[in-house]
Amino acid sequence: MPTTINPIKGTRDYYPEDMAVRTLLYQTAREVSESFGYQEIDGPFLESIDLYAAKSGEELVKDQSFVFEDRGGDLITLRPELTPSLARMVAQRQKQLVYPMRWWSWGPFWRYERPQKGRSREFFQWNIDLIGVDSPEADAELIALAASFLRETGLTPNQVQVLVNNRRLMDTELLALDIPAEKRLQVFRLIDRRDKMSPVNWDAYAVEVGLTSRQLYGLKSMLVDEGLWHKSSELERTFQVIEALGVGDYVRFAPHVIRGLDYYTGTVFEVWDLDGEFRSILGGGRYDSLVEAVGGDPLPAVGFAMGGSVISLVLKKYDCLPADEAIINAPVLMTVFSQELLPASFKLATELRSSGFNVVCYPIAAKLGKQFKFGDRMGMRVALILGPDELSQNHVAVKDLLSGEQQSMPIAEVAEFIWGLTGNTC
RNA sequence: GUGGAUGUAGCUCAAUGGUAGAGCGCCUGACUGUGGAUCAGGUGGUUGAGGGUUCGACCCCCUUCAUCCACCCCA
Repeated sequence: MPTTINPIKGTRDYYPEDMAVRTLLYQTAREVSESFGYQEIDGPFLESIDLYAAKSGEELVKDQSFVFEDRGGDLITLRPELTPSLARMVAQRQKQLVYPMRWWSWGPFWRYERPQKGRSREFFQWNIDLIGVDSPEADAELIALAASFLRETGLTPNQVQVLVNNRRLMDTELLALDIPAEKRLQVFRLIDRRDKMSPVNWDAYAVEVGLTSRQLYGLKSMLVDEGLWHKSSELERTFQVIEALGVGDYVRFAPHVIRGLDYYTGTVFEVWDLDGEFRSILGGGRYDSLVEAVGGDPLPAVGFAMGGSVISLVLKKYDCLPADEAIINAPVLMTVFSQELLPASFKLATELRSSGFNVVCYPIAAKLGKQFKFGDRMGMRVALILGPDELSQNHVAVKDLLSGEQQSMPIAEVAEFIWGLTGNTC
């Protein structure tokens, strides 16, 4: 094999079967987003590094971005996330946009990290945000969007769940344990790591953070209290609306979900595979200060992001992806009987395309067996044969590649016949 | 950035330091107007790359590259 240039670390090639998955995710995200009236947007893939400076001290920019100098000497980065671009788009037209505003986006992002399961350096992400309204019902809408997406892909409530918590509720509860406000973010971080550490190490970490044994005990009881959300009127309203939106079976309260990012201000949520085999599928929450932080007027917002990698793994695990055989989008194979009859085959293929079929023409007059094998391996549904016998009667032979049954019929009837076959399977 | 594994045929994997193999796939034929099944035959490799030790290296040592996993962080 001649020397090949490997793909850049952390990137991947999308072969047809991979592309089919990516397209499926995009189309599902689109359907779900649009069903709630969200509009599609996008920002540039290249941004100035300054755009991300507003979120000061961000590891995301410092260590995890692809940064390079352009020919004019400016520092350019491949966007590591959408939110700053989105915040800028809002700030630029803040006075003329219509609120509440519902935007969604799907596109590539880049982060310079060590690749591993469910994480690469180039990845696709669904972003969706409801901007300009601060209500528990808005939070519920985003949670319902996430749940609707899961349902749309075929995942069940036994396989995946949206886990919901609220940072203001946690603030109140921490204060009740006499945990001072300045320790809040540290304790949030402690909570975030609950499932990632052994109980012993976690206890040690808690002591390190400065919790007393009484506080630690209180925190532990808090984290297993599934009824804690009744203390939050916000969450009570949110959960009530989630029921009304018909996705209650996909959603539950989870006091240990807190999110790593500091900018969340209220309700937060994540989607998890219930086996815990993968990292989180999706994450989001309310962030009421972010637009202001990038130079706009204060504007409340709630949203989430879902990367394409983990959800693909989850869908594969639960057999929610189309079979390889179903990937070909041309169900009809037009075979070529002989060099002399090739034009007749191509002509019939053209007529069928005009009728709305996707038709593959075999490009040479190979042995019919070889042509059928090709159609079979490509997952095609029917093969058409135009030989001397058929042509003499103005017929065409139609072979069902699944059953193997074949029949000859007038050319004028073939379109309707194929509709009958493919219509049932698509 | 830290730590741990793994690189052998197109794919999944074998092979005490002593002639690199199997299954699947692929090609051809049995089948001159017909795929999947079966059978027969065939194609298959600079053992990731480079160096070292050895009479002899897929195997041991060093370097390097790649991939995977965990940490970190997050989608």
